[in-house]
Amino acid sequence: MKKTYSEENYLKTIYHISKSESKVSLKAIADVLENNPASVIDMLRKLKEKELITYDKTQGAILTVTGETVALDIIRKHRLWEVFLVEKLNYDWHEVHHIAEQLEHIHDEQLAKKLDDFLGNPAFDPHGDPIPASNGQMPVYANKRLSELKINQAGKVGSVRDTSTPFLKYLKQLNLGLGSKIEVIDKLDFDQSMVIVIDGSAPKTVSSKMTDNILLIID
Amino acid sequence: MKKTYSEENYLKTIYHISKSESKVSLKAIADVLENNPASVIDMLRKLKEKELITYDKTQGAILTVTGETVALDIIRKHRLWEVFLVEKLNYDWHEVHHIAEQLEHIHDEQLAKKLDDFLGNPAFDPHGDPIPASNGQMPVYANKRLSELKINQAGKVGSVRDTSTPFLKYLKQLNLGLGSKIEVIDKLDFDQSMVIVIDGSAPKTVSSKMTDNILLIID
DNA sequence: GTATTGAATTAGACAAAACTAATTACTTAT
DNA sequence: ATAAGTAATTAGTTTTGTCTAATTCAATAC
Ligand SMILES: [Mn+2]
Ligand SMILES: [Mn+2]
Ligand SMILES: [Mn+2]
Ligand SMILES: [Mn+2]
Repeated sequence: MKKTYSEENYLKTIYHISKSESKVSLKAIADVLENNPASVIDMLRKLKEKELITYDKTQGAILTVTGETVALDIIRKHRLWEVFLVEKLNYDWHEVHHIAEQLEHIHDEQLAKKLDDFLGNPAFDPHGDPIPASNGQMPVYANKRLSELKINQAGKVGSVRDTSTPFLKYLKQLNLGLGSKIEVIDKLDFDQSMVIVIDGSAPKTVSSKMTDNILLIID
Repeated sequence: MKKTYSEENYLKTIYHISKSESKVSLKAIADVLENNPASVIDMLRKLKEKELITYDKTQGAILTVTGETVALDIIRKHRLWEVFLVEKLNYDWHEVHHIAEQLEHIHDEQLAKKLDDFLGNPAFDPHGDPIPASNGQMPVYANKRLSELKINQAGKVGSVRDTSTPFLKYLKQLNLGLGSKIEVIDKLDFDQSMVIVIDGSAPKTVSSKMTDNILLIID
Protein backbone atom coordinates (compact mmCIF):
# COMPACT_ATOMS: atom_id res chain seq x y z
CA MET A 1 0.00 0.00 0.00
CA LYS A 2 1.19 3.51 -0.84
CA LYS A 3 2.07 5.66 2.17
CA THR A 4 1.25 9.34 2.38
CA TYR A 5 3.85 12.05 2.69
CA SER A 6 2.77 12.57 6.26
CA GLU A 7 2.79 8.92 7.30
CA GLU A 8 6.29 8.61 5.94
CA ASN A 9 7.47 11.59 7.95
CA TYR A 10 6.03 10.14 11.14
CA LEU A 11 7.68 6.75 10.60
CA LYS A 12 11.00 8.37 9.87
CA THR A 13 10.74 10.55 12.96
CA ILE A 14 9.86 7.60 15.18
CA TYR A 15 12.87 5.76 13.85
CA HIS A 16 15.20 8.66 14.57
CA ILE A 17 13.90 9.24 18.07
CA SER A 18 14.16 5.54 18.90
CA LYS A 19 17.89 5.70 18.21
CA SER A 20 18.52 8.26 20.93
CA GLU A 21 15.75 7.71 23.45
CA SER A 22 14.67 4.54 25.19
CA LYS A 23 11.00 5.43 24.72
CA VAL A 24 9.41 7.25 21.80
CA SER A 25 6.88 9.41 23.58
CA LEU A 26 4.04 11.27 21.95
CA LYS A 27 5.54 14.50 23.21
CA ALA A 28 8.91 13.78 21.60
CA ILE A 29 7.28 13.18 18.22
CA ALA A 30 5.19 16.31 18.56
CA ASP A 31 8.33 18.32 19.32
CA VAL A 32 10.33 17.03 16.39
CA LEU A 33 7.54 17.43 13.85
CA GLU A 34 6.38 20.68 15.41
CA ASN A 35 2.86 19.32 15.46
CA ASN A 36 0.28 19.50 18.20
CA PRO A 37 0.09 16.42 20.47
CA ALA A 38 -3.57 16.07 19.53
CA SER A 39 -2.59 15.73 15.87
CA VAL A 40 0.14 13.28 16.74
CA ILE A 41 -2.09 10.91 18.66
CA ASP A 42 -4.50 10.77 15.73
CA MET A 43 -1.71 9.78 13.40
CA LEU A 44 -0.27 7.25 15.82
CA ARG A 45 -3.63 5.53 15.97
CA LYS A 46 -3.77 5.48 12.20
CA LEU A 47 -0.29 3.97 11.94
CA LYS A 48 -1.21 1.42 14.59
CA GLU A 49 -4.34 0.54 12.63
CA LYS A 50 -2.16 -0.10 9.59
CA GLU A 51 0.22 -2.19 11.71
CA LEU A 52 3.19 0.04 11.00
CA ILE A 53 3.72 0.72 14.72
CA THR A 54 2.55 -0.38 18.12
CA TYR A 55 1.61 2.35 20.54
CA ASP A 56 0.51 2.78 24.08
CA LYS A 57 1.09 5.43 26.66
CA THR A 58 3.67 3.49 28.68
CA GLN A 59 5.63 1.82 25.88
CA GLY A 60 5.44 4.78 23.53
CA ALA A 61 5.59 4.20 19.77
CA ILE A 62 7.52 1.22 18.43
CA LEU A 63 7.99 0.47 14.73
CA THR A 64 6.87 -2.93 13.52
CA VAL A 65 9.12 -4.74 11.06
CA THR A 66 7.09 -3.29 8.18
CA GLY A 67 7.20 0.16 9.74
CA GLU A 68 10.95 0.06 10.12
CA THR A 69 11.33 -1.05 6.52
CA VAL A 70 9.38 1.98 5.37
CA ALA A 71 11.33 4.31 7.67
CA LEU A 72 14.68 3.04 6.45
CA ASP A 73 13.60 3.33 2.86
CA ILE A 74 12.72 6.98 3.38
CA ILE A 75 15.98 7.65 5.21
CA ARG A 76 17.88 5.94 2.42
CA LYS A 77 16.22 8.13 -0.18
CA HIS A 78 16.73 11.24 1.91
CA ARG A 79 20.46 10.63 2.24
CA LEU A 80 20.97 9.62 -1.37
CA TRP A 81 19.27 12.79 -2.55
CA GLU A 82 21.45 14.81 -0.19
CA VAL A 83 24.53 13.30 -1.79
CA PHE A 84 23.14 14.15 -5.21
CA LEU A 85 22.44 17.75 -4.27
CA VAL A 86 25.90 18.30 -2.79
CA GLU A 87 28.01 16.24 -5.17
CA LYS A 88 26.24 16.91 -8.44
CA LEU A 89 24.39 20.17 -8.03
CA ASN A 90 27.02 21.89 -5.87
CA TYR A 91 24.81 22.76 -2.97
CA ASP A 92 26.45 23.44 0.38
CA TRP A 93 25.80 20.76 2.97
CA HIS A 94 23.70 23.07 5.11
CA GLU A 95 21.32 23.87 2.25
CA VAL A 96 20.19 20.41 1.29
CA HIS A 97 18.12 19.20 4.19
CA HIS A 98 14.84 20.88 3.33
CA ILE A 99 15.06 19.81 -0.30
CA ALA A 100 15.81 16.18 0.62
CA GLU A 101 12.86 16.43 2.99
CA GLN A 102 10.69 16.76 -0.12
CA LEU A 103 12.62 14.47 -2.46
CA GLU A 104 12.54 11.56 -0.02
CA HIS A 105 8.82 11.18 -0.78
CA ILE A 106 9.12 10.63 -4.52
CA HIS A 107 7.70 7.22 -5.27
CA ASP A 108 9.17 4.94 -7.89
CA GLU A 109 10.22 1.30 -7.80
CA GLN A 110 13.55 1.79 -9.48
CA LEU A 111 14.51 5.30 -8.45
CA ALA A 112 16.60 4.71 -5.31
CA LYS A 113 18.59 1.96 -6.98
CA LYS A 114 19.28 4.00 -10.09
CA LEU A 115 20.20 7.07 -8.09
CA ASP A 116 22.46 5.00 -5.84
CA ASP A 117 24.30 3.59 -8.87
CA PHE A 118 24.57 6.99 -10.49
CA LEU A 119 26.19 8.37 -7.33
CA GLY A 120 28.63 5.47 -7.14
CA ASN A 121 26.95 3.72 -4.17
CA PRO A 122 28.04 6.18 -1.50
CA ALA A 123 28.26 4.90 2.09
CA PHE A 124 27.65 8.26 3.77
CA ASP A 125 25.56 11.34 3.20
CA PRO A 126 27.14 14.82 3.22
CA HIS A 127 26.62 15.07 6.98
CA GLY A 128 28.52 11.83 7.60
CA ASP A 129 25.42 9.75 8.28
CA PRO A 130 25.46 6.21 6.91
CA ILE A 131 23.13 5.38 4.02
CA PRO A 132 21.00 2.29 4.66
CA ALA A 133 21.38 -0.50 2.11
CA SER A 134 18.47 -1.31 -0.19
CA ASN A 135 17.70 -4.39 1.92
CA GLY A 136 17.23 -2.08 4.90
CA GLN A 137 20.50 -2.83 6.67
CA MET A 138 21.75 0.25 8.46
CA PRO A 139 25.54 0.19 8.88
CA VAL A 140 26.72 1.07 12.37
CA TYR A 141 29.88 2.95 13.13
CA ALA A 142 31.30 3.30 16.61
CA ASN A 143 31.66 7.05 16.87
CA LYS A 144 32.21 9.08 19.99
CA ARG A 145 30.82 12.48 20.81
CA LEU A 146 33.40 15.23 21.00
CA SER A 147 31.96 16.05 24.41
CA GLU A 148 33.09 12.65 25.72
CA LEU A 149 36.76 13.23 24.91
CA LYS A 150 39.25 14.06 27.65
CA ILE A 151 41.99 16.66 27.48
CA ASN A 152 44.70 15.77 24.93
CA GLN A 153 42.57 13.20 23.12
CA ALA A 154 41.95 13.66 19.41
CA GLY A 155 39.74 12.34 16.61
CA LYS A 156 38.47 12.93 13.09
CA VAL A 157 34.98 14.32 12.44
CA GLY A 158 32.80 11.43 11.25
CA SER A 159 29.35 12.97 11.35
CA VAL A 160 27.15 15.63 12.93
CA ARG A 161 24.05 14.96 15.01
CA ASP A 162 22.42 18.30 14.38
CA THR A 163 21.86 19.15 10.73
CA SER A 164 20.09 22.47 11.19
CA THR A 165 21.21 25.32 8.99
CA PRO A 166 22.46 27.49 11.91
CA PHE A 167 24.63 24.67 13.22
CA LEU A 168 26.11 23.80 9.84
CA LYS A 169 26.78 27.45 9.13
CA TYR A 170 28.56 27.73 12.45
CA LEU A 171 30.74 24.73 11.56
CA LYS A 172 31.58 26.27 8.22
CA GLN A 173 32.63 29.43 9.99
CA LEU A 174 34.87 27.36 12.27
CA ASN A 175 36.36 25.77 9.14
CA LEU A 176 35.21 22.42 10.41
CA GLY A 177 33.91 19.71 8.08
CA LEU A 178 33.77 15.93 7.74
CA GLY A 179 37.30 14.58 8.13
CA SER A 180 38.63 17.56 10.10
CA LYS A 181 41.05 16.58 12.85
CA ILE A 182 40.10 17.82 16.31
CA GLU A 183 42.37 17.90 19.37
CA VAL A 184 41.06 18.73 22.82
CA ILE A 185 43.35 21.28 24.49
CA ASP A 186 41.25 22.07 27.51
CA LYS A 187 37.87 21.31 29.04
CA LEU A 188 36.29 23.68 31.53
CA ASP A 189 34.69 21.99 34.49
CA PHE A 190 31.96 24.47 35.19
CA ASP A 191 30.11 24.45 31.84
CA GLN A 192 31.83 21.62 29.96
CA SER A 193 32.95 23.98 27.21
CA MET A 194 36.12 22.97 25.39
CA VAL A 195 39.16 24.57 23.85
CA ILE A 196 39.93 22.68 20.64
CA VAL A 197 42.34 22.81 17.75
CA ILE A 198 40.85 22.14 14.33
CA ASP A 199 43.26 20.86 11.68
CA GLY A 200 46.19 22.47 13.49
CA SER A 201 44.85 26.03 13.41
CA ALA A 202 44.52 28.46 16.34
CA PRO A 203 42.67 27.07 19.40
CA LYS A 204 38.99 27.92 19.69
CA THR A 205 36.50 27.68 22.53
CA VAL A 206 33.25 25.82 21.85
CA SER A 207 30.18 25.17 24.02
CA SER A 208 28.97 21.79 25.27
CA LYS A 209 25.96 22.16 23.00
CA MET A 210 28.40 22.19 20.11
CA THR A 211 30.58 19.30 21.32
CA ASP A 212 27.53 17.16 21.96
CA ASN A 213 26.62 17.32 18.30
CA ILE A 214 29.93 16.33 16.75
CA LEU A 215 30.68 12.63 16.32
CA LEU A 216 34.32 11.62 16.00
CA ILE A 217 36.16 8.62 14.66
CA ILE A 218 38.87 7.85 17.20
CA ASP A 219 42.17 6.65 15.81
CA MET B 1 2.85 32.65 -2.07
CA LYS B 2 3.54 28.95 -2.17
CA LYS B 3 1.28 26.93 -4.49
CA THR B 4 -0.03 23.53 -3.61
CA TYR B 5 0.74 20.39 -5.56
CA SER B 6 -2.81 20.43 -6.84
CA GLU B 7 -2.93 24.08 -7.85
CA GLU B 8 0.26 23.59 -9.82
CA ASN B 9 -1.21 20.62 -11.67
CA TYR B 10 -4.29 22.60 -12.61
CA LEU B 11 -2.27 25.56 -13.91
CA LYS B 12 -0.04 23.28 -15.93
CA THR B 13 -3.04 21.46 -17.39
CA ILE B 14 -4.77 24.70 -18.33
CA TYR B 15 -1.60 25.82 -20.08
CA HIS B 16 -1.33 22.61 -22.07
CA ILE B 17 -4.97 22.57 -23.12
CA SER B 18 -4.78 26.21 -24.18
CA LYS B 19 -2.08 25.29 -26.69
CA SER B 20 -4.33 22.90 -28.59
CA GLU B 21 -7.86 24.18 -28.00
CA SER B 22 -9.27 27.65 -28.53
CA LYS B 23 -11.21 27.43 -25.28
CA VAL B 24 -10.17 25.70 -22.06
CA SER B 25 -13.47 24.24 -20.94
CA LEU B 26 -14.19 22.83 -17.52
CA LYS B 27 -14.93 19.50 -19.16
CA ALA B 28 -11.55 19.40 -20.89
CA ILE B 29 -9.72 20.01 -17.61
CA ALA B 30 -11.79 17.39 -15.85
CA ASP B 31 -10.95 14.89 -18.58
CA VAL B 32 -7.20 15.51 -18.51
CA LEU B 33 -6.92 15.42 -14.72
CA GLU B 34 -9.45 12.63 -14.43
CA ASN B 35 -11.29 14.66 -11.82
CA ASN B 36 -14.99 15.23 -11.41
CA PRO B 37 -16.32 18.47 -12.97
CA ALA B 38 -17.62 19.44 -9.55
CA SER B 39 -14.11 19.28 -8.14
CA VAL B 40 -12.75 21.20 -11.08
CA ILE B 41 -15.13 24.10 -10.74
CA ASP B 42 -14.20 24.45 -7.07
CA MET B 43 -10.54 24.66 -7.95
CA LEU B 44 -11.14 27.08 -10.82
CA ARG B 45 -12.89 29.42 -8.43
CA LYS B 46 -10.01 29.17 -6.04
CA LEU B 47 -7.47 29.93 -8.77
CA LYS B 48 -9.64 32.84 -9.91
CA GLU B 49 -9.76 34.14 -6.33
CA LYS B 50 -5.96 34.07 -6.25
CA GLU B 51 -5.85 35.84 -9.63
CA LEU B 52 -3.98 33.02 -11.31
CA ILE B 53 -6.71 32.57 -13.92
CA THR B 54 -9.88 34.18 -15.19
CA TYR B 55 -12.84 31.91 -15.68
CA ASP B 56 -16.36 31.99 -16.92
CA LYS B 57 -18.54 29.51 -18.69
CA THR B 58 -18.25 31.07 -22.12
CA GLN B 59 -14.59 32.09 -22.13
CA GLY B 60 -13.40 29.04 -20.24
CA ALA B 61 -10.25 29.24 -18.12
CA ILE B 62 -7.51 31.68 -19.12
CA LEU B 63 -4.20 32.00 -17.31
CA THR B 64 -3.25 35.44 -16.03
CA VAL B 65 0.33 36.55 -16.48
CA THR B 66 1.14 35.29 -12.98
CA GLY B 67 -0.66 32.02 -13.65
CA GLU B 68 1.25 31.45 -16.85
CA THR B 69 4.54 32.13 -15.07
CA VAL B 70 3.74 29.45 -12.53
CA ALA B 71 2.64 27.00 -15.23
CA LEU B 72 5.80 27.51 -17.26
CA ASP B 73 7.94 27.10 -14.17
CA ILE B 74 6.34 23.74 -13.45
CA ILE B 75 6.69 22.65 -17.06
CA ARG B 76 10.31 23.71 -17.03
CA LYS B 77 11.00 21.63 -13.93
CA HIS B 78 9.05 18.68 -15.31
CA ARG B 79 11.09 18.61 -18.49
CA LEU B 80 14.44 19.19 -16.80
CA TRP B 81 13.78 16.29 -14.43
CA GLU B 82 12.82 14.13 -17.40
CA VAL B 83 16.17 14.89 -19.00
CA PHE B 84 17.89 13.99 -15.74
CA LEU B 85 16.06 10.69 -15.44
CA VAL B 86 16.82 9.64 -19.00
CA GLU B 87 20.33 11.05 -19.41
CA LYS B 88 21.74 10.43 -15.96
CA LEU B 89 19.73 7.61 -14.46
CA ASN B 90 19.24 5.66 -17.68
CA TYR B 91 15.49 5.47 -17.63
CA ASP B 92 13.69 4.82 -20.88
CA TRP B 93 11.77 7.81 -22.20
CA HIS B 94 8.42 6.13 -21.66
CA GLU B 95 9.10 5.51 -17.95
CA VAL B 96 9.86 9.02 -16.80
CA HIS B 97 6.60 10.85 -17.04
CA HIS B 98 5.02 9.75 -13.78
CA ILE B 99 8.22 10.42 -11.84
CA ALA B 100 8.61 13.90 -13.32
CA GLU B 101 4.96 14.43 -12.42
CA GLN B 102 6.08 14.24 -8.79
CA LEU B 103 9.49 15.90 -9.11
CA GLU B 104 8.05 18.99 -10.79
CA HIS B 105 6.53 19.98 -7.44
CA ILE B 106 9.76 20.12 -5.44
CA HIS B 107 10.17 23.66 -4.20
CA ASP B 108 13.52 25.37 -3.96
CA GLU B 109 14.74 28.73 -5.18
CA GLN B 110 17.94 27.48 -6.75
CA LEU B 111 17.04 23.97 -7.80
CA ALA B 112 15.88 24.44 -11.40
CA LYS B 113 18.88 26.61 -12.21
CA LYS B 114 21.38 24.20 -10.68
CA LEU B 115 19.75 21.21 -12.35
CA ASP B 116 19.69 23.02 -15.67
CA ASP B 117 23.41 23.79 -15.42
CA PHE B 118 24.24 20.26 -14.33
CA LEU B 119 22.42 18.90 -17.38
CA GLY B 120 24.24 21.30 -19.70
CA ASN B 121 21.24 23.58 -20.34
CA PRO B 122 19.32 21.22 -22.60
CA ALA B 123 16.86 22.76 -25.07
CA PHE B 124 14.56 19.74 -25.30
CA ASP B 125 13.22 17.05 -23.02
CA PRO B 126 13.47 13.37 -23.96
CA HIS B 127 10.16 13.57 -25.82
CA GLY B 128 11.39 16.45 -27.97
CA ASP B 129 9.42 19.11 -26.15
CA PRO B 130 11.18 22.43 -25.68
CA ILE B 131 12.25 23.42 -22.16
CA PRO B 132 11.05 26.90 -21.18
CA ALA B 133 13.82 29.32 -20.18
CA SER B 134 14.06 30.46 -16.57
CA ASN B 135 12.50 33.79 -17.55
CA GLY B 136 9.45 31.89 -18.77
CA GLN B 137 10.13 32.19 -22.48
CA MET B 138 8.87 29.09 -24.27
CA PRO B 139 10.82 28.51 -27.49
CA VAL B 140 8.63 27.80 -30.47
CA TYR B 141 9.59 25.48 -33.28
CA ALA B 142 7.64 25.19 -36.51
CA ASN B 143 6.94 21.47 -36.61
CA LYS B 144 4.44 19.67 -38.77
CA ARG B 145 2.34 16.68 -37.87
CA LEU B 146 3.18 13.53 -39.77
CA SER B 147 -0.51 13.33 -40.68
CA GLU B 148 -0.20 16.55 -42.66
CA LEU B 149 2.48 15.23 -44.99
CA LYS B 150 1.66 14.22 -48.54
CA ILE B 151 2.91 11.14 -50.34
CA ASN B 152 6.67 11.26 -50.97
CA GLN B 153 7.33 13.98 -48.45
CA ALA B 154 9.78 13.30 -45.63
CA GLY B 155 10.92 14.73 -42.30
CA LYS B 156 12.81 14.05 -39.10
CA VAL B 157 10.99 13.28 -35.85
CA GLY B 158 11.20 16.39 -33.66
CA SER B 159 8.77 15.55 -30.87
CA VAL B 160 5.73 13.53 -29.89
CA ARG B 161 2.39 14.96 -28.81
CA ASP B 162 1.29 11.92 -26.82
CA THR B 163 3.67 10.84 -24.09
CA SER B 164 1.64 7.98 -22.68
CA THR B 165 3.47 4.76 -21.96
CA PRO B 166 1.52 2.70 -24.53
CA PHE B 167 2.30 5.17 -27.29
CA LEU B 168 5.99 5.41 -26.45
CA LYS B 169 6.25 1.65 -26.22
CA TYR B 170 4.64 1.37 -29.63
CA LEU B 171 7.19 3.81 -31.06
CA LYS B 172 10.01 1.83 -29.53
CA GLN B 173 8.65 -1.28 -31.16
CA LEU B 174 8.57 0.54 -34.48
CA ASN B 175 12.20 1.52 -33.89
CA LEU B 176 11.16 5.13 -34.06
CA GLY B 177 12.77 7.79 -31.84
CA LEU B 178 13.65 11.48 -31.88
CA GLY B 179 15.71 12.16 -34.99
CA SER B 180 14.37 9.21 -36.97
CA LYS B 181 13.83 9.97 -40.64
CA ILE B 182 10.32 9.27 -41.92
CA GLU B 183 9.24 9.07 -45.56
CA VAL B 184 5.62 8.85 -46.59
CA ILE B 185 5.16 6.09 -49.17
CA ASP B 186 1.40 5.99 -49.29
CA LYS B 187 -1.64 7.53 -47.66
CA LEU B 188 -5.01 5.75 -47.70
CA ASP B 189 -7.94 8.00 -48.44
CA PHE B 190 -10.60 6.18 -46.49
CA ASP B 191 -9.03 6.19 -42.99
CA GLN B 192 -6.02 8.44 -43.46
CA SER B 193 -3.63 5.67 -42.44
CA MET B 194 -0.14 5.88 -43.91
CA VAL B 195 2.55 3.60 -45.20
CA ILE B 196 5.88 4.99 -44.02
CA VAL B 197 9.55 4.13 -44.10
CA ILE B 198 11.49 4.72 -40.89
CA ASP B 199 15.24 5.25 -41.30
CA GLY B 200 15.25 3.31 -44.53
CA SER B 201 13.80 0.11 -43.11
CA ALA B 202 10.86 -1.94 -44.41
CA PRO B 203 7.63 0.06 -44.98
CA LYS B 204 5.05 -0.06 -42.23
CA THR B 205 1.41 0.94 -42.02
CA VAL B 206 0.38 3.29 -39.23
CA SER B 207 -2.99 4.72 -38.21
CA SER B 208 -4.03 8.37 -38.32
CA LYS B 209 -4.10 8.35 -34.54
CA MET B 210 -0.41 7.58 -34.68
CA THR B 211 0.49 10.08 -37.40
CA ASP B 212 -1.42 12.82 -35.58
CA ASN B 213 0.89 12.49 -32.62
CA ILE B 214 4.25 12.68 -34.36
CA LEU B 215 5.75 16.12 -35.01
CA LEU B 216 8.32 16.40 -37.75
CA ILE B 217 11.05 18.84 -38.63
CA ILE B 218 10.82 19.32 -42.40
CA ASP B 219 14.10 19.73 -44.21
C1' DG C 1 -40.48 24.98 -31.11
C1' DT C 2 -39.99 21.10 -28.36
C1' DA C 3 -37.08 17.03 -27.06
C1' DT C 4 -32.74 15.26 -26.17
C1' DT C 5 -28.23 15.53 -24.89
C1' DG C 6 -24.12 17.26 -22.89
C1' DA C 7 -21.83 20.93 -20.02
C1' DA C 8 -21.83 23.66 -16.08
C1' DT C 9 -23.28 24.35 -11.59
C1' DT C 10 -25.07 23.63 -6.86
C1' DA C 11 -25.62 21.23 -2.51
C1' DG C 12 -24.10 18.17 0.58
C1' DA C 13 -20.71 14.61 2.12
C1' DC C 14 -16.17 12.77 3.13
C1' DA C 15 -11.20 11.73 4.10
C1' DA C 16 -6.75 13.49 5.47
C1' DA C 17 -4.21 16.11 8.35
C1' DA C 18 -3.86 19.64 10.88
C1' DC C 19 -5.70 22.86 14.82
C1' DT C 20 -7.70 24.76 19.83
C1' DA C 21 -9.51 24.12 24.20
C1' DA C 22 -10.82 21.27 27.82
C1' DT C 23 -10.06 17.10 30.48
C1' DT C 24 -7.76 13.21 32.52
C1' DA C 25 -3.71 10.75 34.08
C1' DC C 26 0.88 10.61 35.85
C1' DT C 27 5.01 12.39 38.16
C1' DT C 28 7.37 15.13 41.01
C1' DA C 29 8.41 18.45 44.66
C1' DT C 30 7.12 20.22 48.90
C1' DA D 1 -0.60 13.62 51.05
C1' DT D 2 -1.34 17.36 48.44
C1' DA D 3 -0.37 20.61 44.95
C1' DA D 4 1.75 21.70 40.72
C1' DG D 5 3.34 20.62 36.52
C1' DT D 6 3.79 17.79 32.45
C1' DA D 7 1.95 14.26 29.30
C1' DA D 8 -1.79 12.03 27.13
C1' DT D 9 -6.27 12.14 25.58
C1' DT D 10 -10.88 13.71 24.01
C1' DA D 11 -14.14 16.60 21.57
C1' DG D 12 -15.07 19.62 18.29
C1' DT D 13 -13.22 22.61 14.18
C1' DT D 14 -10.87 23.82 10.01
C1' DT D 15 -8.70 23.54 5.43
C1' DT D 16 -7.81 21.23 1.23
C1' DG D 17 -9.21 18.57 -2.25
C1' DT D 18 -11.94 15.26 -3.61
C1' DC D 19 -16.64 12.86 -4.46
C1' DT D 20 -22.05 11.82 -5.72
C1' DA D 21 -26.43 13.23 -6.95
C1' DA D 22 -29.51 16.59 -8.41
C1' DT D 23 -30.31 20.70 -11.10
C1' DT D 24 -29.85 24.31 -14.48
C1' DC D 25 -28.22 25.95 -18.78
C1' DA D 26 -27.20 25.69 -23.69
C1' DA D 27 -26.77 23.67 -27.95
C1' DT D 28 -28.38 20.78 -31.47
C1' DA D 29 -31.87 17.55 -33.73
C1' DC D 30 -35.89 16.76 -35.52
MN1 LIG E 1 9.82 14.61 4.62
MN1 LIG F 1 21.80 14.23 6.15
MN1 LIG G 1 2.23 16.91 -11.17
MN1 LIG H 1 8.13 15.21 -21.60
